[in-house]
Amino acid sequence: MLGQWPDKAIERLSLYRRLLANLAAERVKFIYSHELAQKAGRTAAQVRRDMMILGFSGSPTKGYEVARLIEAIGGFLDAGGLQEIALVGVGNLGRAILSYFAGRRPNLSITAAFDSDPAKVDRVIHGCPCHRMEELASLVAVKSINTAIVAVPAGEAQAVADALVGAGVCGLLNFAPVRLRVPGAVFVENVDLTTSLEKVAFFARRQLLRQE
Amino acid sequence: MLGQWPDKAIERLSLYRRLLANLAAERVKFIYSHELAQKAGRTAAQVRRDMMILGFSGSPTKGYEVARLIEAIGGFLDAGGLQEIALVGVGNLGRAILSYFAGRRPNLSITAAFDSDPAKVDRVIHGCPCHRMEELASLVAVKSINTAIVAVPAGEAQAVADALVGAGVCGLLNFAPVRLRVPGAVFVENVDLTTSLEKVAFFARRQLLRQE
DNA sequence: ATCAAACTGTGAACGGATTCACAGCGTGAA
DNA sequence: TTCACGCTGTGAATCCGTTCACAGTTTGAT
Ligand SMILES: NC(=O)c1ccc[n+]([C@@H]2O[C@H](COP(=O)([O-])OP(=O)(O)OC[C@H]3O[C@@H](n4cnc5c(N)ncnc54)[C@H](O)[C@@H]3O)[C@@H](O)[C@H]2O)c1
Ligand SMILES: NC(=O)c1ccc[n+]([C@@H]2O[C@H](COP(=O)([O-])OP(=O)(O)OC[C@H]3O[C@@H](n4cnc5c(N)ncnc54)[C@H](O)[C@@H]3O)[C@@H](O)[C@H]2O)c1
Repeated sequence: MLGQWPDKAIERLSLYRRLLANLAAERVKFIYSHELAQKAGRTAAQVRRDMMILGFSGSPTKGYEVARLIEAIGGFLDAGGLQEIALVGVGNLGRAILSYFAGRRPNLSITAAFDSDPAKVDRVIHGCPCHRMEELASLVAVKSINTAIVAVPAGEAQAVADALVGAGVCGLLNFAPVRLRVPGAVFVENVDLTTSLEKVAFFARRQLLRQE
Repeated sequence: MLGQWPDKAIERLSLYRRLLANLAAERVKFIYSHELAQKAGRTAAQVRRDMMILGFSGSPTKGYEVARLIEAIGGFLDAGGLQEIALVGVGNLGRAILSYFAGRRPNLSITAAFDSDPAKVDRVIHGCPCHRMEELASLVAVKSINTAIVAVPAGEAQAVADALVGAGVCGLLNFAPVRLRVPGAVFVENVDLTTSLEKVAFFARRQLLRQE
């Protein structure tokens, strides 16, 4: 089930939707695969392949209808209603994330934050209430939360992940520089900024060499 | 030159190094490919392939010598000396990044921040001086900066990228939800948290379905 | 009504990353 | 000294995402 749709394709669909939303705001009604590809930094064939995943059809002469395509991607990516997300660790990064996602997407919303620091709990941060860790299991259950963001220090991440998985969460977005050990039924996406930065630095150096 | 070493391999090497540093702290002297693989969430064969990239050899009976392997990865990934990094956009995310990377890695350091907000410039934030945008070109040149982090609002990102590239930067770590248009000689790594979160939410929902 | 043009939809080809599978090797035991 | 073991190093095979290439389609022009 996990491999049925490659996660790369899911990423592209998410990107397409954002690009299309911009186009819709500019009153663009139709778009060709090569135009969307250009904006997404992909090939036209790739875009058309991705349309196949959606089962979405365009017109050979007009291209894809922007409004309907946005809807089709939403029907594929989004849950039926609101999907609530939990955030654990309201530190520097956690707060940045809260501020960014606050009220941004209608279908995806961080509605519960948790922290072990007594100074941070029982108050609302960027519109999201911050709770004590003791409340995690019950709140996750009550709100049927299946997705959580881990933004605690590396040493705490595994314990937090265990608690989340124990509470029923089966999708984790992990910012801690650790590989979480979780049951196979749990999807983990690691955002590893140290690695990303090292990679950019590495290739930047290589580009310099090439230019010389 | 860019495709010579797949960027996936660079990411893994960066991860290996961090895992190995933890092991070294625990006084572990040698490690087998399957042990490192397990920690990194990869296969043993993959680890051995990556050792080939480094031209690094292990002993059939002891495995790889941790200290020497850390050094070998450093020799491959790191610049000769200190590689300085610039950060543009000292908002919520920019500050989190500054606090995180402050004095963390010896070879990679964010030594110049820039912001267009007069309230933020001409002071030191998390140990990093924040400058006016007007100073960007000259400081990048003086410090020989080739790598930069873009953490400004989406609408500003392209202009900022143009300024950075114009100043000679050829590696960008971009947090803005936009595809930057840059010359082919510039390496761009996009960190797209909206897409990452949508992806996790999508697979978390699928996992639920599978369990039922 | 016919045709030219430019797109879409998709089977097939491709290529690069991953995994397999095993020869070669160093070591410790007998 | 010899042997058995379990690892490394790596050519070959495999897998899977991407791209190619073209038949099919729609529309606007003549
Ligand atoms: N800030 C960044 O830009 C950045 C970059 C890369 C990685 N990271 C990683 O993200 C994580 C968070 O980074 P940060 O800069 O926000 O750190 P931080 O120290 O500012 O925040 C960590 C927060 O987690 C809370 N916490 C600690 N232990 C906890 C526990 N057991 N349960 C619940 N909450 C707990 C703390 O009270 C604090 O509020 C770290 O793992 C860090 O390595 C951050
Ligand atoms: N905060 C997050 O967790 C998060 C998540 C995903 C994406 N992002 C993206 O990262 C970027 C920054 O997010 P943020 O939350 O820090 O936003 P923010 O509004 O808090 O900070 C933006 C900073 O950029 C500065 N700035 C604006 N225009 C500039 C310009 N032309 N030149 C230089 N500086 C300029 C502002 O003064 C401000 O300090 C945005 O593109 C956002 O979409 C942030």
